[in-house]
Amino acid sequence: MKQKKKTNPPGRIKIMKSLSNLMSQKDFHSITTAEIARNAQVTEGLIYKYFKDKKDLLYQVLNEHFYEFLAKIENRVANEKTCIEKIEVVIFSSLESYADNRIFSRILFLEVRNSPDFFDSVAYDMVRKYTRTILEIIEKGMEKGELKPDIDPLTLRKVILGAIEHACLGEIIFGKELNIDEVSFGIANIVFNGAKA
Amino acid sequence: MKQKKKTNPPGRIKIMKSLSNLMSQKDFHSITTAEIARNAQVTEGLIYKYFKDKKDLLYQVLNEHFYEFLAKIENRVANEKTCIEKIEVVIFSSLESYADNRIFSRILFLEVRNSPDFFDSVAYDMVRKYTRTILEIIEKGMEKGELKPDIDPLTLRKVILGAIEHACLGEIIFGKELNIDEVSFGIANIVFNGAKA
DNA sequence: ATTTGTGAGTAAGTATTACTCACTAATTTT
DNA sequence: AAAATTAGTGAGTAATACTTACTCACAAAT
Repeated sequence: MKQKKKTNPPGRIKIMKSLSNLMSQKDFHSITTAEIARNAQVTEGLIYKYFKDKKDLLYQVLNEHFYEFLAKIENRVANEKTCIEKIEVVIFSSLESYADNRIFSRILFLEVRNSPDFFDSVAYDMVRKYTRTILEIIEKGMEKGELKPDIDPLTLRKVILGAIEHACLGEIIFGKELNIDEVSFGIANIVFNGAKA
Repeated sequence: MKQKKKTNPPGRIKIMKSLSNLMSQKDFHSITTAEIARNAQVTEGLIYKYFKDKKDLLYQVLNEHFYEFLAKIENRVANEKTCIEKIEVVIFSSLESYADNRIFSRILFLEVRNSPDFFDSVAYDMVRKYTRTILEIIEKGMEKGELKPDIDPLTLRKVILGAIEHACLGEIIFGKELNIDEVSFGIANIVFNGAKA
């Protein structure tokens, strides 16, 4: 086996930093490769030495962001005991993280999903890890009898993830203020106790 | 007031039909204006006589699709009496309509949302009508005491819409088969009765 | 001491794309 | 029939993602 390539040349780092900066100002689609290069003080061609294409660059930048996102949530979840508490923490932490990092959420929810190659990227591996964690919490909760036995774990996850996402979307798209405590409590209340009188 | 412009020249119609056709084969972003024109047997320039830009054309095509989508749902909802039944119908019909019309859903969920101007379009007026209908059902359900008084209607709507959307996304992105009966029942069950044992 | 090889970076392209504009042809109004 | 409006054309243009042929520094290998 060949020696592991671990060189990370300055140009490469500058390019990633450059995109990361630009993303806080405008959406990915309207950032041009020329702009990325100029901002990084590098020529355009160099981008294509280190990255397959513009999207590949994006995915690698996203991956870093998502890594921190996940670490925070998993830490907090580990501190909780019951399934219900864990899920409450997932809902709250997700909303909080997305709100703290709007640009990142924007891109995740609105920009990368329509590129099939995103789902082959390292960044999506992170997403998968996140959703699998949630599924495991649910399954364990059912085993322990904390959740009703007749519900489908996958459907429950759909409801939870969907609610989180939808709550974020309003904020991302319209810039509406989101009361995280209130909304996360509200979601958890509906999901666990139901809305029927 | 000026006379209402109601002329709908053949070229204009052909262009919209052309895009509509192409959309069933590939995603909007990878459809070129040249392709639209060729397919409509019209020159490229004509597109810009009738439509502000490529997106404007898309929104007008989407609008037509959404109109039918909404009409179906509203009809069915009108046949139900209780709030809970109405919402069940909304969930089921939405899933069904999205599944019947994948391309349309794809575009709605994945392609147009990252363009701010979508939210000023006629197509988005339709979306607004759809979500307002749901909110009204919820509010009426609370008045009648069918739903718990302590839940926030907006949050409940978030959970419902989020769940619907998330359920569709798997289908749209990964082409997973969606058992509409099962999933819509599952969602309604969680939302109304809660998941807690 | 010379050759060979390589990783970092550049400069000047190219092809594709959405969009424009000056024009003509057809149709409607006066 | 003349004028005016509407329908449609076709040849551009600017911008942009990506490519390709190249240079330079420098490290081993011969």
